[in-house]
Amino acid sequence: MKVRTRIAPSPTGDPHVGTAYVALVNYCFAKQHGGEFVLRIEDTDRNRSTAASENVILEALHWLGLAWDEGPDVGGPHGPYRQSERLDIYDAHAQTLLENGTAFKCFCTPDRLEEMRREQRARNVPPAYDGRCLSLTQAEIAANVAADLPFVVRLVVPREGSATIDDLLRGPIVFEWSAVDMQVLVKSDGWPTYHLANVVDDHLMGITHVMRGEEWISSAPKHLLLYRAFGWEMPKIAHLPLLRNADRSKLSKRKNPTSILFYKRMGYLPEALANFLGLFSVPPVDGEEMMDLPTLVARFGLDHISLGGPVFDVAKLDWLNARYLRETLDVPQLVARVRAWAFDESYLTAIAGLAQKRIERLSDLGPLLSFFFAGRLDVPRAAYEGGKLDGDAIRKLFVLVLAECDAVGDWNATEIEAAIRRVVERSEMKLRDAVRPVYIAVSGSAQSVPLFESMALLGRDLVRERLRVALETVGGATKAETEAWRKLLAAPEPIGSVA
RNA sequence: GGCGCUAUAGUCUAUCGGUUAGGACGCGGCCCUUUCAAGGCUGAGAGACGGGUUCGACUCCCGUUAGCGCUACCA
Repeated sequence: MKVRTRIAPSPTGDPHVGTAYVALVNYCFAKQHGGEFVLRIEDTDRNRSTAASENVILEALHWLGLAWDEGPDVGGPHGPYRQSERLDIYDAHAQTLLENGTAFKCFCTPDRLEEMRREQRARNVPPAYDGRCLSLTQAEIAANVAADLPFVVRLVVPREGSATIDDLLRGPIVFEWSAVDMQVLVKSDGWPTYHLANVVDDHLMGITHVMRGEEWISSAPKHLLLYRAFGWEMPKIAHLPLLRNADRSKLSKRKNPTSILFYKRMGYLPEALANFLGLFSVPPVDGEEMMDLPTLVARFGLDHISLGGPVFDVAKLDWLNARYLRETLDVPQLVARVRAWAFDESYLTAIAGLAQKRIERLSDLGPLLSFFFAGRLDVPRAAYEGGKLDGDAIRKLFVLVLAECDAVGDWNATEIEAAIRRVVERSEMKLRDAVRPVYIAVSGSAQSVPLFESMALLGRDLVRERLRVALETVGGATKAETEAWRKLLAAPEPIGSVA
């Protein structure tokens, strides 16, 4: 049987380096076995999924040099490759489960579920669905449906016995069924949850090997149950370790830039990033750690994956990237890379436009615009002094602007300005006072070209990183402060300002 | 709290019962050099802890500890 693997990103945000890592593993495994690699979009979360995110994720993975044999952008015989376009398929499959008694309709309200969990927590038992609707009679179910009561479809989980997952990397993992929750498979709006869609698609798309993040281990028994319920063979499965921050927590954008786009914007070469990620699953031969994609594919081995979550060590990435820069490119090639990075016509046009009225000589351009060609800025703490805001106000400002940066939908000057104005209103600052520290954090100077346009051009990731560094520079924020300040943004609109 | 996963230097790793525990990043020193890099040489630095199994454990088993993950009508 031909090996088929997949990467199944959820288009709910920036393309994560963890996704790139998992994608690379799946790609290498498939290619090494002469198999096929599929990309599927898991957009069953209607609230968070966006087309913009999907585009950016595909683009980022392509930029890294990964190519898939089937996917939403390239088509293929098992499409559609976007779960939102396969709703009828999940519907039919949910129906099958309902009919063969491996799933049931649950009419419990969110309120009741919450109360149930609270009570379970109080009794110190693991929160899980108590199975109330499992004992509904056919008549009761029919009556509820006739009364148009909203319902979800849940998986029937055995009360006794245990499940064994054979993990390719970890060996058998045993779970007591009693500890497995009766997972929702179909939400009340009729959309499937990840669990249903994932299993149905992996089967229908002929996936032979599922290699996914470690965070899915505890869902595996539910998936096993689903394969059984459908009478399908379960693919071979492997859970990859999670990439970590320097403090060993799961890699998160609070502590590290996690977006592939950030690394692109910082000027890392895609082949260096791919190589770096590959080092977690491909052993160097004779100490040589520089390997291109075909080499990674050739030398890849599941048994080479260390299970301790590897820290994403930027210093090593820097070293590798430097080697690619100096060892794989001649000067004309370097120039071409630089052009593609930030010296293309449109970028230059945009920043020249911002600078034009502010220069007396062309030579003023360098100091004025250098921040457009930099990564982190290395602004000293003293630079933030001298404005109207005190240290605490500046920390609060940075926390809130950072939060709003994530909330901005379309990253353009208008939206960014609106976001910052929102912060200013909520924290009762003056825009003029608040904008100064942001200027310094983003451009390195309190006098510069227009801020919102600059932020738009620099891109969300770089801006976020500069703000993050700035926040650390001025003293950082505790978790409690962050939470308290963020509540300002979550609070309802002040009376009178409701649109 | 419950369940699960993991555990070699600061970091990434090699070792798959017998090695002076090897390499790389980072860090220190020296050389080269108009500076800085790059490059060469070199130094410090590791098997979490406690029990077993074995002639012999970093390696196998158990426990402890620690870290991480999951514990949603999110993925």
